[in-house]
Amino acid sequence: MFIKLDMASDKPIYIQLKEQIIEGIAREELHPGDDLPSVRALASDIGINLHTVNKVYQQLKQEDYIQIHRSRGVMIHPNGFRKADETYRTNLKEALRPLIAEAICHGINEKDFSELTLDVYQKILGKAGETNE
Amino acid sequence: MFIKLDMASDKPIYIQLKEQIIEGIAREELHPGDDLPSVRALASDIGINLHTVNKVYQQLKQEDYIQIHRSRGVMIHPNGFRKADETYRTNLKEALRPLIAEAICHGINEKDFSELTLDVYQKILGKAGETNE
Amino acid sequence: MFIKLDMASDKPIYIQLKEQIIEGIAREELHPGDDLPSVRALASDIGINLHTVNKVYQQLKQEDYIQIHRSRGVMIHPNGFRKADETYRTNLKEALRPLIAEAICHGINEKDFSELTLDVYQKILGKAGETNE
Amino acid sequence: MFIKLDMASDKPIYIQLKEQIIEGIAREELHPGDDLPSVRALASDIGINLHTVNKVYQQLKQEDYIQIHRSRGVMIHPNGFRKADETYRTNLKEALRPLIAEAICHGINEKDFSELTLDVYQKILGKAGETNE
DNA sequence: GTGGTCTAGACCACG
DNA sequence: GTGGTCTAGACCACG
Repeated sequence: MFIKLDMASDKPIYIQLKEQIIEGIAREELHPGDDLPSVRALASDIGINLHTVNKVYQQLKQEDYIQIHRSRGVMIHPNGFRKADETYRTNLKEALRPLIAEAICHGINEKDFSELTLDVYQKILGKAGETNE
Repeated sequence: MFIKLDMASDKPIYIQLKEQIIEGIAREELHPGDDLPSVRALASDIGINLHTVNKVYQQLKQEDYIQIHRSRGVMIHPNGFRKADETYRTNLKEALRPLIAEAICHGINEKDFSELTLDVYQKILGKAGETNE
Repeated sequence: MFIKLDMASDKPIYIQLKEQIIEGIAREELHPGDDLPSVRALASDIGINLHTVNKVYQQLKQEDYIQIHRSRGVMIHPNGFRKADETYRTNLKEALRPLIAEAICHGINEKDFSELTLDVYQKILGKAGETNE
Repeated sequence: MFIKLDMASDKPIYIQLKEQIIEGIAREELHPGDDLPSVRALASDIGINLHTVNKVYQQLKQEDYIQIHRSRGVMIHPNGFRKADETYRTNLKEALRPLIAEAICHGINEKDFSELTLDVYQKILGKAGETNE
């Protein structure tokens, strides 16, 4: 799994890192039970500060993506992930809302939008390393 | 059209305001050619800083949602809006990507996701003021 | 409201600070809607690092004790606090469990223990500044 | 008596182990004079580090829960346990204080709290192995 | 002025 | 060796 950070992006580094780990899980490059590098190792690997990595790990732990074991390091949560509940769906819809409002203004209807989301599903789930831009 | 800002949100106020104006356009409460309140009037109306409103208007102008005339004030762009081009679609897909990766981890497949987006389309386009929570 | 930290304690500073703010709320020295000092002001006041205060504020925000307003600072959550639900009670019981097991070994029965908790309720809720050790 | 450790918990393993032994004594699964496994045997049994078990035993000895004989091994202190003195009660109240402050904020009054503690007493003292989840 | 992000470096508890 | 805590200091976005 390769982490690519854009240091010039408006998007904070820790958000980029967090998103890439979650996408790594989604595309099944990271499996439940897999070890993740230690805070220090990952920080040194990708050339950022250990506290930035730690922040990401803390948030991923909070959201049940990973477990942090005292002195044994970090692993992808072995039990898989919480299935989406109604709260999750509501939050997701709120996150989609501004994207969809904007899309409507630019002439993208439901069908167009669904096709776009299909493209993204393909890109994420397609055979890793090929569709992986 | 009512602006509701959550001052305690992590989302910056100027983003909230911008999104609500764009949603107002999407749901056709604001039509091409309609006047918008002046920077001062809107800032005073909703009790926020002049600079915040100004920032929003400048960005909306930049993205061709509105026109700003020195003396005649602000109006929704009379010619309608730029249709989505390939760049637009690519950016939208990049914005959807982390949402979809997360959704996949929570067991939401393409079909589920499309249904969620349909819900949002309904909520935005449905009879305004009624389905509008 | 006075913050007293024991720098020599095993208990981390941020935990001590967090507990004292929560106790300040419990004893109604801090009311819903009250302003709290800014991260920097409080840090400087009590002579600790701003990041330590920030960590406390982030956790208190997470647990709905406070709201953090961008550039307007921090306030006690204006809507009061989440009532205890079943999850809360279960967690509280798990926290009490080792204390009670130990108490049993030292000959403290249910009645004794209830009296102890009453004392603590008194100490916290009693007229502030008097029972306030 | 079964030891269940949660390696992913924030609570250090040695604390978990210590608490469970004390609870074992409280629920009278372990009686004064009973043998405990050797450091090596217990560590190997539950798959943790020797030093961790050793640390627990040293602390339990310090607090008069157990006796450690060089050759005859480890046993629950044959004379029963120190009755709670005033110092003990004061420490216990200090430990309860943050739990109670938090409970107050969540609308749990003295009576509610006492009921919760009764539940915990029941769970610990109730017929062992049955109410023991 | 305020919180948010990021870095650098240190010491400690845990195992 | 690992994460947890704490400090010091910097720059930036927001309003």
